Amino acid sequence: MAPIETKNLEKHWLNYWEKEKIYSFDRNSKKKIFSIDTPPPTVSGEMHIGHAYSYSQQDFIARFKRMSGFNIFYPFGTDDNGLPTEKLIQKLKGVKSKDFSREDFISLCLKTLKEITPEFVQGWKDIGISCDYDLYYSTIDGNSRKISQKIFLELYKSGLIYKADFPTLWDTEFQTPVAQAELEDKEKESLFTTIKFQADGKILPIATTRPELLPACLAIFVNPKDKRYKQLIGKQATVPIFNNKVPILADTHADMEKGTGALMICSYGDKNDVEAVKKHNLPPKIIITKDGKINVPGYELPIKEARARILEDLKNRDLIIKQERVKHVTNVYEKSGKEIEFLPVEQWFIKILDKKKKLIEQGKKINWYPEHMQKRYENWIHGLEWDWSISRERHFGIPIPLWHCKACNHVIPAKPEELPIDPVQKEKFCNKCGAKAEPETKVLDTWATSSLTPQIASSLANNKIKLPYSLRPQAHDIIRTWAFYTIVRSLYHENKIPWKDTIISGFVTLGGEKMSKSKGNIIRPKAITEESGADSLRYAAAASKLGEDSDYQEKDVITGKRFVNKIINASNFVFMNLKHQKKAKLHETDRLLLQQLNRTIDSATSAFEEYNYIKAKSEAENFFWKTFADNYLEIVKNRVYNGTKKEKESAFYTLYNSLLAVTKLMAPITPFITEEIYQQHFRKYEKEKSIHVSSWPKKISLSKRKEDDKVWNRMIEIITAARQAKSEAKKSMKAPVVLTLPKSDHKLLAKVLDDVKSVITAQEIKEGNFSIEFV
RNA sequence: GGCCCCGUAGUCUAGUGGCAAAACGACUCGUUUACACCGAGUAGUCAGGAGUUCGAUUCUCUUCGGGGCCACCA
Repeated sequence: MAPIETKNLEKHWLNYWEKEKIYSFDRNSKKKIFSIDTPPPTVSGEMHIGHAYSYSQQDFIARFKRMSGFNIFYPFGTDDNGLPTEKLIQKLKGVKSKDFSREDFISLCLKTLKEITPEFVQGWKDIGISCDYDLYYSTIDGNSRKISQKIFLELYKSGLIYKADFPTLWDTEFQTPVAQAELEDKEKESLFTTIKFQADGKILPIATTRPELLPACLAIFVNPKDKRYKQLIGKQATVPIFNNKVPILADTHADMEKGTGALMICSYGDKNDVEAVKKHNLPPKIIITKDGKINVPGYELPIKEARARILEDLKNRDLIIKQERVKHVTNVYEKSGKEIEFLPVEQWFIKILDKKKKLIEQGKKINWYPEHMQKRYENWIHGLEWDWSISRERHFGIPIPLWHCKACNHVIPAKPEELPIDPVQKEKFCNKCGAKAEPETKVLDTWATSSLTPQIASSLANNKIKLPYSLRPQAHDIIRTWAFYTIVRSLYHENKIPWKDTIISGFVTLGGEKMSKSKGNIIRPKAITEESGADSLRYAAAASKLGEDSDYQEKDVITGKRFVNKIINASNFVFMNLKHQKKAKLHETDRLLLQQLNRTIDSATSAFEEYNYIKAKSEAENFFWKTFADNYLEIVKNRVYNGTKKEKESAFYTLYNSLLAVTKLMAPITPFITEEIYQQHFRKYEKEKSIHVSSWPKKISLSKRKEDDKVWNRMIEIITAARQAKSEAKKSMKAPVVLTLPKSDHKLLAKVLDDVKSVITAQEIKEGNFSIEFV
């Protein structure tokens, strides 16, 4: 038969599933619930191959659990709240958010999202992700806003959220505070300049990569053990150009090996400066503006230009001792790529630093797949140095729902019934002093909402889904954000872990490299599905391991395509001759085949239970391809064509049940072709309207004998030997032979010898030393 | 600097304290009553060293190589 056309077939079943609501969560069912905290992808133009793989992988599990009798709660959300969306809209519409009022920009965002989201989500449907798309949320929709604000207020009341005004991680491009989790390392080349300070009438050399911060210099640190500078401790140094005096302090933080051993403290060059200022109680001088400029007279320029000018001035005044190019690593904001600054701004935090131990304990209660991902979670917590910054100075996001009374310094939270609310849109008066209150203008960071996906999703089903969810699937790069934050919120709000299990997926790379638009090495899932079908794509995804980045292998897709073709052909053969048999007295070979099937069902099932879809797939496929197609079908052909009524009945029964089982075992991986086969051939005998809501295969009850495996294996061994002999003799597989078997084999194989004889086209089977001779 | 993962055929991956496996590729054949998007067969592999063990690809240590997370980053 010609290769099958997957495109229309897949489209057909997609429509059928949607129309018949095959994947609907049943609110009234008494079945056990398996709940999945689906990752909401960030809305962008098109689904990425990494998405295609990781969502396929979680879908294998969802489908397996559905067939295993669970009521699947598998919602679908999109994350379209916050900076990434703001950036996307700016790009799509060619506008700048800061040119809009908050209200206007939000409505532009919402309008644009409405246009682009359906097509974006279609990508998930097209590869057969079996979410209940009626359980849909967006992290910016009214319901999400309400929940996010409500929980914010609850936390605020319980004292776990606080507002503080201190130096924080600041991105000058987006002009907003950012969280520790949003930082990335970037190696860059800088000029490392040694500058002449004056102290005690002598030159005090100080090396820096940030000379533009000279006007913000507050102190000089030297190591108390450093003999070079010991006598300077307690004295003052003069800052070049600006000629102000700053104290020289002893601090072990000054590393004698680095630079000149003397270190200037400025407000603020990096995190150490922040700590130093706090520790020594130095009065900060803030010279960096929110948009990344220096505000010192004569140097009112963007940071880099100010640096150049100050270096020029230093050079002109002969204040530079030496300059060298150095490579060093700096923190940049992951979304802008710009270096992070530290600016004192008012912002909101969720307390986490004092809960590290508890958070680690929570992590231990969750089953991580693979296990070692838990270490990454712990590692992150160990390294935390800041509370979780949740406020952003942006337009598009969920507003922080409160007002400040400047007159009496009182905070007025929104009332629960007012939510969701934008405080900017509503006038409030202080309930203490009666003065007009100022609305809080900051918005919540997107993670502050997406960390509530369990609560948001549950609200779509009348809050029927309780923590912990059964499963959280996600990628490893967001352990420190999404996983971590969700665990934080679940602990604070419900004193629970958010999920029992979490499966962590890896990335898909190409030639060992991360795919990116800038490199132009993107593989589009759509291109694969159009060429080879969604089943093939999913099949390839089933070959890549949890937790590990794996290279995109076209051969896996091709193998998937081959499988699809093979199973449809095998089904065609089986049903070409088959008369349905409810029961049959089993021929010995058939009984043995079904034993092998039972074993496969066992191992595939337990592999799926452990989220090992790779093994489940290969067990099912091995049985199908090797045992069933290559051997059993060949063995049984003779009986199907020429057998007695009883022999045929046994064969039909076995063919039907083993093919049905294999089709079901593969249904989670390749849902389209298995549905096609089910509907085309099995549906008239089976009651369920889709294979995907049919029951997971159970072992067929059979009589067992001790020697079963031995008989089956010996049988295959003989068949293989015969094939080998024919191949080596360059003869046709149908070449007649005479088989000679020792007496022990005659005894062992007595009941299956007729099948052996026909499959190897033996004219007769003699007794004696093992041999295969050509006639 | 701390922690973690990985190293198996030409390629990409399974796997186990006791015969090293599949797929793709290569090579040699075959085939028309499921399938040339096919079938059969052949060749080819545990990074190096040490230890534990009757026995190590598997466990331990170590070297080398690849990757990741975190910290540092004057």
